[in-house]
Amino acid sequence: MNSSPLSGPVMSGPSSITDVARRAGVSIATVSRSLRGLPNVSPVTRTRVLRAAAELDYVVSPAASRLASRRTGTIGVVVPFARRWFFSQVLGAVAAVLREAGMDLLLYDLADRVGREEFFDRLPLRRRVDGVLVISLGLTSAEAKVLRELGVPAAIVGVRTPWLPCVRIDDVEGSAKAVRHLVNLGHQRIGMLSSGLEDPTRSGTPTDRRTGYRKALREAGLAHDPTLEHLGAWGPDGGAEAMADLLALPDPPTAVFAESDEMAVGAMRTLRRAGLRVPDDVSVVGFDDHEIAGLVDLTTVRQPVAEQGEHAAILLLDAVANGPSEVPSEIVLPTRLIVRSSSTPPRIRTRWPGPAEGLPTPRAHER
Amino acid sequence: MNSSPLSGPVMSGPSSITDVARRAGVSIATVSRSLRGLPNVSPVTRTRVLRAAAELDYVVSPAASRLASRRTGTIGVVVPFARRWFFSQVLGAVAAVLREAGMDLLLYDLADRVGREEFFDRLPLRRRVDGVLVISLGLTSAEAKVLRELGVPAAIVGVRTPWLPCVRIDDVEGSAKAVRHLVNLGHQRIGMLSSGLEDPTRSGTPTDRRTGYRKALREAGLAHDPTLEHLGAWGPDGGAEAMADLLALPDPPTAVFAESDEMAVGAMRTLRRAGLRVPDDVSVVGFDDHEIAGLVDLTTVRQPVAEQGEHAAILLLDAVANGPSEVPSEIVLPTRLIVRSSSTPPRIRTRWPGPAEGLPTPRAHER
DNA sequence: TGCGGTCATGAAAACGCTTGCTGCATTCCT
DNA sequence: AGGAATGCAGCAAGCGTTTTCATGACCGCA
Repeated sequence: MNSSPLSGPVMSGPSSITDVARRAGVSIATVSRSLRGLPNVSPVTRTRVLRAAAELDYVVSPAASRLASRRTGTIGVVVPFARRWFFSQVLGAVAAVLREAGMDLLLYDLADRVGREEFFDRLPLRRRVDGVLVISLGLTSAEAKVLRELGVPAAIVGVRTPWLPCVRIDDVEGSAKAVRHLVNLGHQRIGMLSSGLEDPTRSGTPTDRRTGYRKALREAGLAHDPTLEHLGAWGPDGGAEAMADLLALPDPPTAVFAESDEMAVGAMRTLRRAGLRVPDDVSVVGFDDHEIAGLVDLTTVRQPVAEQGEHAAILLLDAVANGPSEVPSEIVLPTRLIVRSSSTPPRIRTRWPGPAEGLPTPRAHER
Repeated sequence: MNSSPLSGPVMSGPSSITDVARRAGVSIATVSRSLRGLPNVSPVTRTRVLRAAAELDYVVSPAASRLASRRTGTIGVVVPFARRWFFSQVLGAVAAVLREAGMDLLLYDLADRVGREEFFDRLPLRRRVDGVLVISLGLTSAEAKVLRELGVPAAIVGVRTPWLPCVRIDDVEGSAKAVRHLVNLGHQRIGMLSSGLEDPTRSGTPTDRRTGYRKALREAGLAHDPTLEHLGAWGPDGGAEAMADLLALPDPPTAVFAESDEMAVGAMRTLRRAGLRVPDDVSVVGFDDHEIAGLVDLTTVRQPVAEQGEHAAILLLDAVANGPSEVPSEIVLPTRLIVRSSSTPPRIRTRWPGPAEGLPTPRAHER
């Protein structure tokens, strides 16, 4: 139906502001003002316009509107890896705030090194957003500079960055909380599973969390034994490997603090496969309160994830609306220790069980 | 610097196509054609234009381009809940394909009932996308109709929907695989943890997976005992509750199949707290191969998650480029049983351990 | 040499809004 | 009552592209 151009002017695509103007008997300028709630329109005119628009099922053309107004009504959200738990949580929260504000959300998932390079190289955001929200991406200063040159307000979640308003947590203090908890339980040998700098997407965080670990040990008057600090790749597998390393020590720790819940869970798997029990043989504490933590009863440090996204989005929207504030704001949200059943006082150890079958060969041996 | 309007015409905002045209000594029409790789431009002219554009650091104005071309270069992606694992995985995959294709990704996270209603009510996608990708959203026919009226191609991941090209898995067959696995291990009493229809975002799936469960039982010549089929809310807590119900039966199952890994993990928690061991006392099999499955050594049915997103995106891009195909395509991707250590042959049961402390009160008692 | 054809280019008309400016009526003061 | 505000609308100039159509230049061929 209506496939022939001969069928007349009936189906002529979506109606434009001109149609509304004609129908309401006013100029298009007045329609524009009415629709956007600007002043200087009499109530009666406005209602007439609104009705006409509704009757025609009119929707403004974003393209035309943007071209004319030089505003995009869009926020670019840059995530290092949309598939990971943390980022998807933040993204969800950001999406909610932006929707509320009537802003479009243009998503950029860097995902891999090439994506990242291409992003900062070509700056695909240019001319298409009013603001940029960066989620937990450790930016090199060059990258930060490029971002600034975009010429629109920006904000960042999770990592302190020069020039950028930032919403984050205190990783040092959070880690210290976790370690203090273990100390208070009576542990003396506390290991740490940490993810070096291998993950460029969280830079800063690993270091901070390690710092918190050392700080808490120091405060407790415990010696910092470097052999108890083990690096692994990011994620469960890294945690599993690092844990295996620790187990291979002559005098393994009675408790470990993992940089992230993911690593903690990996560590728990190693322990399980080694025939060791959590927390009876080894206490484990994680960080983040990833959804998985509750499922495996992991003691952890909760950080407000969605809230960070919300705050950042609000911050950014404000900057977009009112211009960036002179001094970039910084919001630090609180963390909280969540005690579950993966941590308990150390057992008086009578005999350390020998390596059980299934225990991964410690990497140390491979070198 | 350059803050005064008196400082001359130097910093005059981003350069426009006119600037490029002037610099290259051609008309803007030629610039447009050159930049977009259209034919009918001599190689020498094209390079000249390209160089001028590069020198001026020129980027086309999407707004102007869209207005003139009546194309948006944008795909709207609708997810019911960006924060959940499955959706974030698909989203990541879709993002990658769209980026590759140079399409913008406009994200709509429905997240809650109000978001959903508002979405289908106001259709915020109107006039701003060239295509819509719906991720695992069970659409009412009214909603599907609304979508069609958007007038742009659409595709959907995960749930068969009239009129929409669809990429999905065979849930019935997948579930049957899981149950057959348990049957082959020798289990006779196999429970199922299922999430009724409480989650409007996955409609279809729960039913299909239950169907597969029954089908496999029937094929194996096992009686279908309705008391072994228990409903719970979506997610780990639902699984935990449903599992508690099953444990309260006079003759509990020796194995359970959970509709999703999330429910399976919840069930495992219930078992653990009840002092029962997986798989020694009860075998558990999940569905999805959620990242958590590997971490808790859960046997499950893997579905290709990212691949579904990729295929759907490609499908959609094709429809956008070449017009929708007459008969909406349907791609069904294969599932695969992943055997881990949560399933094992049933033990010759000498004595069923009584309810241990920590076992949640079965809901049946509460009613 | 002349003629239909192909090719590269330019002129100009959209595309559908926003917004500064202008022009009237009204209303408000003194 | 006269002039100054004030409120409401319309005019028209953009906003920066894409795309149709027209115009020559050039080519091969008879």
